[in-house]
Amino acid sequence: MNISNLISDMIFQMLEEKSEIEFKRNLLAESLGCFPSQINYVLSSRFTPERGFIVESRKGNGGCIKITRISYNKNSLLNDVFSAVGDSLDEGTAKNYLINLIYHDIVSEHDAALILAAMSDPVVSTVPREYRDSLRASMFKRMLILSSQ
Amino acid sequence: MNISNLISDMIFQMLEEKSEIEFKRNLLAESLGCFPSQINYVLSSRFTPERGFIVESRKGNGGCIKITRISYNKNSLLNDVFSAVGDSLDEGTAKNYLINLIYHDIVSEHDAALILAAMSDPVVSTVPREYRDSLRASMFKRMLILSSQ
DNA sequence: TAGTCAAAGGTCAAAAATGGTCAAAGTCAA
DNA sequence: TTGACTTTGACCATTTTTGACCTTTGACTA
Repeated sequence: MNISNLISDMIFQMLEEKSEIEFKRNLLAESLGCFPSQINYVLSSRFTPERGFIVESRKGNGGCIKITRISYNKNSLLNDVFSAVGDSLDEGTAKNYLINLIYHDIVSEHDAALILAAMSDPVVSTVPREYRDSLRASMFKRMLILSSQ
Repeated sequence: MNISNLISDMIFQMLEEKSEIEFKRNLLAESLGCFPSQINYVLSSRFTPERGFIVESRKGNGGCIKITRISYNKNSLLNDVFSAVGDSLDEGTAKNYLINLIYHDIVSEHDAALILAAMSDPVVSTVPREYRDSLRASMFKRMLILSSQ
């Protein structure tokens, strides 16, 4: 068993009791005997939006890491969409996903409009072409997970 | 919980009753067991115009600090925010505007969460630094139009 | 009236307390 | 042997806390 699995087990265990936990990165690292940055590795490899987690953090004195587990139980459509999106998404495809999600009552029309606005051309054109589709993908997933609640 | 949050909680509490309060910096600091200058830190980091506060003070004998919560009507606040945002926006400032917009019932908490999600670091980090703030600005304005309807 | 002084509040930079990033090196299974 | 995953560690960014030093104002005194 590698350390990363230990770390993620530890975090999963904390999340069994509450769907939202907060901890100090350095303390957790110390209690598990690993480097602090390994916590980040575990978070980015296992506590992703695709798997139903939101990770937020605050730096500075009083800083901490907060993980929220999303209830992911609507149906498998959301999962399918997440895995289909991957790391790249164009506006047309996003629109199609959203139509489908609205149809299945997983996303409201209002939220879908907001998501589309964020991904719309005038916005995304702010950055050079090569970044646009990956930007859309990460925006889409991050927003979708919130609005599917 | 750090001391700065205690201080701002204390001030918010005072502001619940009246939209304009006055206090002595040194007395407040003493009653909370902090350095007087930490009050200034809290004021400048949390009671900003973006969040809808005006802070004034008088030095010298009989001096004090006065905080006023600005009351806006919907259109003037939206206008102010739009023109203030301009072409560049960082995450902290965006958060401040949203806090004020929520307070004035112009944006729902749900929508604010969506907007913040779209502007959050994991998303915006997809593109190189130099594009991030302009991207945030255009996303913010575009989404705000929709959610303030 | 002018000058002095104590009583406010202000500024700013250094230090402390967090967390983040990224690339090099290591491991391991196919 | 190669490619994916993990571990390390140097260096970075953000937020808060401290504290020395500065400015303003009103009251009192000469």
